[in-house]
Amino acid sequence: MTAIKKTSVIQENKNNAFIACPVTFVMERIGGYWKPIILFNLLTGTKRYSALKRSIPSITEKVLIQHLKQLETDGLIIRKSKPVVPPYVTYELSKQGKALRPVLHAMAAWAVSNGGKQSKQFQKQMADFPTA
Amino acid sequence: MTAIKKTSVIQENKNNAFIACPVTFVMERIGGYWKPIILFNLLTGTKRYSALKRSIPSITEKVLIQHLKQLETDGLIIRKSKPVVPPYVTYELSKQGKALRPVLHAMAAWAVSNGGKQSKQFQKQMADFPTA
DNA sequence: ATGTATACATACTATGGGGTAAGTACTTCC
DNA sequence: GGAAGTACTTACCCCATAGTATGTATACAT
Repeated sequence: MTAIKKTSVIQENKNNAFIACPVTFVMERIGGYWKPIILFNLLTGTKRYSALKRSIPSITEKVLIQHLKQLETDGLIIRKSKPVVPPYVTYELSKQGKALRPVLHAMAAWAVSNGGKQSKQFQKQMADFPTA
Repeated sequence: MTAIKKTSVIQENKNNAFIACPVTFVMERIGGYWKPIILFNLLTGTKRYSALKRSIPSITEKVLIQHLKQLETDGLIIRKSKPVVPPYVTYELSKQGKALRPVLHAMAAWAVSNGGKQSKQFQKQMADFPTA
């Protein structure tokens, strides 16, 4: 019987921080490079899987699905599928997901003010920030 | 004459837009498991290196230093050292770092509302959230 | 002389997030 | 009848981040 590693210090630390720190709690849910981008795209409303994929060309399908599943199990988005022949699946923000808007907005605002050379670029993006 | 644009400029621009995503920009700076915690600890004011270490017992020195350096080069914190014999080094938030307060606060607020079982715990933490 | 405190540095290892590539099932379009 | 679209799945690999362990310089206290 080979001993299986049950304790990973990384996981332990994650857990501790996660329990104690609300910011870490949020990071766990929206952290990584893709999740904020996905959420950002869903702020504008319900979208089909294929539409999301087209909106974010450089993400791979595997990673997109992966994050969508994660976001779904975290209760941030809602998946709806119609049992039709060319599959028809849509994703939309849940109530909790929608509640992230001010968080994302605060981050974007900070980027505009503190983005250095990129500030102007960010400002343009902000113009498209869905406010409702 | 070389062919100039075969690919849709719109798509290209979209792509660039995502590369230049303001939220991603912020994530780059405050992402990871430790950075938000470090920043959180510095929100209460200037601290010595050793004080930080004691505040975050489970972080290793290597990782703490690593992030402090990164935060410093990103202009979020300021390092000050006195050339005395037992070294005396303090870290404090820069102006940009302080500007992160609303971001961290928005995240914490979301955690309180959407933390499920942990909401109460987070609420306690929020009581300690430095508001000034 | 030995230990302690401070603020790091460095070499090595391991975990996991994300990327690459290819496959699947089903149907409509040309 | 072969290509194309749709929403995935699966197997494999890479590398950045984080953890372990140990070393360094200095001065004071015991």
